[in-house]
Amino acid sequence: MAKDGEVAKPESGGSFEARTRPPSMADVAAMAGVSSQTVSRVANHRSNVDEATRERVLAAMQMLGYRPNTAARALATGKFRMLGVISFGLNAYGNARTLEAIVAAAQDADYSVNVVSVRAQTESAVRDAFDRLTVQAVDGIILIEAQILDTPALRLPSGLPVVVVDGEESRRHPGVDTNQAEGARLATTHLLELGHRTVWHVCGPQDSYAARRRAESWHRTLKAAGAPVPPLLYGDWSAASGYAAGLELAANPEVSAIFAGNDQMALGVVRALHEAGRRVPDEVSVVGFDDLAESAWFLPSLTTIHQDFEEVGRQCVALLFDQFRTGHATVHGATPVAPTLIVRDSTSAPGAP
Amino acid sequence: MAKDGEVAKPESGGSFEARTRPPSMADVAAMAGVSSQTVSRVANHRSNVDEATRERVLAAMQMLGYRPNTAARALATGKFRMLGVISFGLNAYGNARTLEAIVAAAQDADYSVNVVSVRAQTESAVRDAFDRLTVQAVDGIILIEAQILDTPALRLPSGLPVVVVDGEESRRHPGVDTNQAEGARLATTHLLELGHRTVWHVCGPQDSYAARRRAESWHRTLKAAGAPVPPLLYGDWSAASGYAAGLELAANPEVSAIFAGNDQMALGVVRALHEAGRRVPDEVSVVGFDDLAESAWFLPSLTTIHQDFEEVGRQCVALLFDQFRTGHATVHGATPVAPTLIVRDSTSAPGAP
DNA sequence: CCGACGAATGTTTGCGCCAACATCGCGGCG
DNA sequence: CGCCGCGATGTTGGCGCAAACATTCGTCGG
Repeated sequence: MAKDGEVAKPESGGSFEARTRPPSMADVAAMAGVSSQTVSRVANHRSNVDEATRERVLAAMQMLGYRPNTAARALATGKFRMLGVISFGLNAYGNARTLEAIVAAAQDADYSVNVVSVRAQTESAVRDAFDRLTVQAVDGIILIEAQILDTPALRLPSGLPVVVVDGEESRRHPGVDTNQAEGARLATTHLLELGHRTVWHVCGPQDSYAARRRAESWHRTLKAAGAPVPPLLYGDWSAASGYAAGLELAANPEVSAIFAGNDQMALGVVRALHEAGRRVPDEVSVVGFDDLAESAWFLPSLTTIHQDFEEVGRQCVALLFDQFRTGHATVHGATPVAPTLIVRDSTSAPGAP
Repeated sequence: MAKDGEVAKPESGGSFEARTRPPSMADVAAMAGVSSQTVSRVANHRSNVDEATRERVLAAMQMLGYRPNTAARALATGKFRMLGVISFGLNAYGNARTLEAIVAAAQDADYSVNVVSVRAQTESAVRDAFDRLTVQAVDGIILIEAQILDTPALRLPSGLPVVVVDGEESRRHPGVDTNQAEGARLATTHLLELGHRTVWHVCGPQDSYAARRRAESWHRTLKAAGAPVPPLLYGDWSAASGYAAGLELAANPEVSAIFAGNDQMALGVVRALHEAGRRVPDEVSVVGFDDLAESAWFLPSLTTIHQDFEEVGRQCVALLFDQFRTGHATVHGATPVAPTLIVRDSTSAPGAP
């Protein structure tokens, strides 16, 4: 009983079958009365199509709601119009900002962005990420904050164009990065010029390229100014680690100026100083790095080094496109992006009121 | 001169030609001495392949460095193993966290994530974003923080599965969201229970679904407790707008407890109170919403509502996968994710020391 | 007035993969 | 003892598109 009647719908069911599959070029071609190749030409904005024909095809596309099939196009051309981004934690403020800029720049050029996030900065994790972006699914790869590339052995699969942000300025790949040295110099000089005898530094994690660069430049700047170089303190970028370092520094009456490796650590430092009863900036001045959106509203508002993440993202994409065009890396080493000093309320001359 | 000698390499040059194109299934098949279909079965982890054969094929893959071509696979199957995420600003803390969780969950299921960022929350911008994710390039779409979906007219192209985060709990699409009402209730109740006569609210932008929900719940909670309902103040999520609202509130001596729509605005409020000489929490208590990584280190550390963005991201992906499996949306309305109250130093009983 | 040229358009082919079906060989069961 | 069924493997075809080549037709110069 249950099986009689209209059990099986006729599979050549006529007008309904179009619903199943999205329209293809062939459908558009049929409706416009042209060959599918002409549809292809219209879809790709080729010039050699008669204006009248083009409009007919466009009308047909519109009517059918035609969208080109990316996979088929990629298969035929070997290009994907897709960028891969490998990032170590999207939460980190700078990474998120950079990613957003990359996405924006890619979109402007009609590229999509495939994001892969890597938890551990081990070589195998990075290699996995590359595998994920399966050699053939993206046209190029941007690596954000990849300290691990230092390891001599990381052999990146195949000849895919790669750009490295905020990583070791590898001899192997073009890179883009905020000019860390310049930022650290600006911060240190600012404090020295206010009249502080020297500047203490709370550095980021030891395996961080950016942290190393900042610390080196801080060191050089002090030397150049003839200021004593106090011992380095290490944090891990977190406010908690800044707080820990801050407690140490607060206990030392000689400390009057601190350059923290980033704004979060600066926040922790300020808090520790506050709890120890040392007023900022009257007794101790603090400078951060990054210029978080919130830093202007901290108590006191934070003097810091502003990074232009938008520019970094744009440069990344531009560098990648260069490689697409020329077929190889034309630039090696890092393209620097200039940071700027933002003076707010957390710094002042020593011994102020 | 320059052109003689080995000008043209023999195009049937034997062992070198493999360099040109990445190896395909056919190459692997030839090396392993099987048909390409068997290679396909191995690549897709089918069970019906003899163990010895499988190993031979795997060895050949390894040797040739074979990687399946995503585009070809997608073309043949109609599936892309790719999720599209449309986000309105990746910088917003919650969005970045949610995105990261989505990426992680997708990766665990061997899906990639294609991110599109939308600047303006206009209907056409959203439609553009959908177009970008070209109906056929992703298997499903996650929309983060999409207030604009309220507009009755937004017709999303085609039958792609969609999940909405932090948007109007549309009747059209499944959604996931922090339980905003519960969060606001927790915040408001916390302040009332400390003994405050009532609670003032600095609300997010009017077109924000989350802001509305929080404000409604704050209102209900006050009513239910028999507390007077003071006028609402509006901000735009930024610390600057919180500061502006804070200046107003600071001028009103009746204000003793403030619930800010997010942590950034809370930061601005605290700053304004500080500048006006009203101490937090002694004279005025402040609660935020979000629990930024930094909030624990503000001065004073901020009492706030913690959101579980990881869970939101996971749920999104799960809901999307459900739709893949069943072929249609099984759940409608928003799946709520529970927030929690984090009590820190910015709140206390009124009239404390 | 004719042939060459070039713009517009059509036809063929294959990108790499997988679904569907075809084939083969082997063991179990009536 | 013969047939069936099933697991392992091979063969065919086509997904939707664009590159390369083929065709048509109008135009221009000698």
